[in-house]
Amino acid sequence: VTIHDIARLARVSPATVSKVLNNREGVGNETRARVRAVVEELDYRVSVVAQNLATRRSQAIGLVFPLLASELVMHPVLWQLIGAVGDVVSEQGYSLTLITVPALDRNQRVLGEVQAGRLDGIILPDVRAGDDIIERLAERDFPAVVVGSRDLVNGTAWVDCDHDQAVYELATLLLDEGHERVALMNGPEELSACALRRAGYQRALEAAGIGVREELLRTGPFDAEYGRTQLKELLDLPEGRRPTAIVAGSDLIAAGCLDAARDYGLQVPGDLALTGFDDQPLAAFLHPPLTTARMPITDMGRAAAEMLLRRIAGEEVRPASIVFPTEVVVRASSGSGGRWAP
Amino acid sequence: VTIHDIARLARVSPATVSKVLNNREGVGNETRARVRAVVEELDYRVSVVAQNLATRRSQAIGLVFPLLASELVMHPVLWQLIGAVGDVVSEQGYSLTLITVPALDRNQRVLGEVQAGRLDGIILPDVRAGDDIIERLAERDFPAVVVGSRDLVNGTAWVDCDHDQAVYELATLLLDEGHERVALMNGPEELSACALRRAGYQRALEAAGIGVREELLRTGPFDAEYGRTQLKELLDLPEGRRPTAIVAGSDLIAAGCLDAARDYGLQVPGDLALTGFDDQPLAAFLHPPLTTARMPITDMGRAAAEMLLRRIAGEEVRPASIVFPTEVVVRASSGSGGRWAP
DNA sequence: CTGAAAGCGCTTACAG
DNA sequence: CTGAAAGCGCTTACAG
Repeated sequence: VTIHDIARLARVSPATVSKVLNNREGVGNETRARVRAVVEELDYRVSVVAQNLATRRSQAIGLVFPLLASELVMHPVLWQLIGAVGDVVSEQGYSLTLITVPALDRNQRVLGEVQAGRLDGIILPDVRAGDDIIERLAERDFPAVVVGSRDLVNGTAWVDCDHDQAVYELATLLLDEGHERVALMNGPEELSACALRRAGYQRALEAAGIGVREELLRTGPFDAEYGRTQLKELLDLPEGRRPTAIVAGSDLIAAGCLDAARDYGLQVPGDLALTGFDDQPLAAFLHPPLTTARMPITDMGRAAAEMLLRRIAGEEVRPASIVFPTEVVVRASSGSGGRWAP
Repeated sequence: VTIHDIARLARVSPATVSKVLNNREGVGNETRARVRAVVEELDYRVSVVAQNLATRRSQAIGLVFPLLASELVMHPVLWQLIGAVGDVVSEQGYSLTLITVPALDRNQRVLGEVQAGRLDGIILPDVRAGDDIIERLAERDFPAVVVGSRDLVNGTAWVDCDHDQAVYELATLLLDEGHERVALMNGPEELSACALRRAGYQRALEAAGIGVREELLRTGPFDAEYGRTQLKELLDLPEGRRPTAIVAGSDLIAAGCLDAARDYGLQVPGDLALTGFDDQPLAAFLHPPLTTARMPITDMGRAAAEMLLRRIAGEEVRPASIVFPTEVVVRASSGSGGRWAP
């Protein structure tokens, strides 16, 4: 059942049916009602595919995910992003196309989908420093919004959360407990999130009048094994240089530290204080419960989607970037609050 | 740049270009090479949108997610499913459309997308007993594959994992340790997964010659709070009826139990043995590390996608259902293995 | 082996 | 206010 069937039954032209379906001006009330009735009766639905060809739109927005396991671990909250973006997008009649692709093939794949006309816009999480996908899309004037990265060369819109401030607060929590040797087990620093976290760490130390010591600054993947091995290395430092507190870049890294600390017979937070990042569902149930930071992924996803849709509609996107606050959740592992008996 | 531009530059007709692009027979080698060269030179990409209209396909398959938080919790491994499905689907040139929608609006939304011609097939996780979406799609002869549910009325294909056997093994682990009062804190039993788990539990008790006691059979949401409150109720039972071991329906439920057990001053696994389900990333780092079951989500997702694509291609799908094994991961919380000192 | 023509189901100036 | 016509960029019998 096509628009022609509706037209015939309602005794109007297809053009008129089209106007009614798209709520355009210039159709008599009586005609409009007649068309509506027929549409209703036949349970007619416009063919999005045909509509897309005629309007040169795809009514789809893309969300790109890296498929490398190591990168996925950094997104324990991925479904929240999907949910938030999907919500906004579907309210506006767009569909959400998920592009899951190994990091190395990503750019080629994305550009292919764009050229094939399959997408009207794209949301890109996990863009790393030196990645040229943003430029490539900008050349084509293709609407894009980046999530979780900033400082991109040109005017591409982005949303992020306040990694810098979150780590500043986490580190300060530890410093306020009297720790003087606080280590940072950062994630990969080519992620802008991790560069920001490092800056927050440095700012906290400076505010406390403590110099940054390179040997306490580690960087690596977001997994538990990294936490375990790095903590062992740190604990093997001579007495006066050994850290008494750790700011970990993820809850998984923190879990690895917790594990290694137990092997060394250290009490957390008594002998070693610790914070994580992400607030995974089980973080509150670690032993001790983990002080960590929670990113406002839902807000970020909604904002990104809204900015993108506005850009697609040809509106100017102001502001072109948003930084959301990140919430620090204080539990027992930092020794800075929360009653807890082992 | 369209197929007409290519045709003009290669001095052939658009029909011939189309044949070359689609690797069809009946084009001379020299002509084929000439067309290919022009395509290459202009970096031409076929418009999927136009192609879709002409072929009456959308080249997209849908994956539906419930958005209710309570249902999402049951999918700590959702991104794995996305990844697996996305992989298979994109290898075949399909795109993956994600439909995120509150459970109550799901069926209407799905049928709308189908009628709009936006999808060639659909993968449905989380179909509950009494849900009529399967019938509605079958009426339209629309390709669909269900993930994680079975016993559906008609011949719709499905993939699932062996919930029954997994819980049988978990319960047996506890029974073999000498526990006689083993409780099941099951998830919502309108999920076929949970009905199966209950069956596995009963089978284990029967094999051990122990009768099922209703008061030790609990059902509720997959969250920690449920685990906490249910464990308290169970521990308040009179001495001789109180369980000494718990099979929990998720790692989160188990985490809640762990928490409540601590409040009661009980040692796990000494005073109370415990198992979870899902093997969330942090499950190995709970205190004690959690014995749990790991679903082969990647295998399930790949299989579902492959079955769906075969069905779309008009092939018969044999077998029409697959049950994958579920792996039990033995750690300290069940008291049945793994060295661990608190 | 090659191409002209019709068609997929819409939308959009444009004329009346 | 309404409709005829052209067009979106492909594919597919069909004729030569």
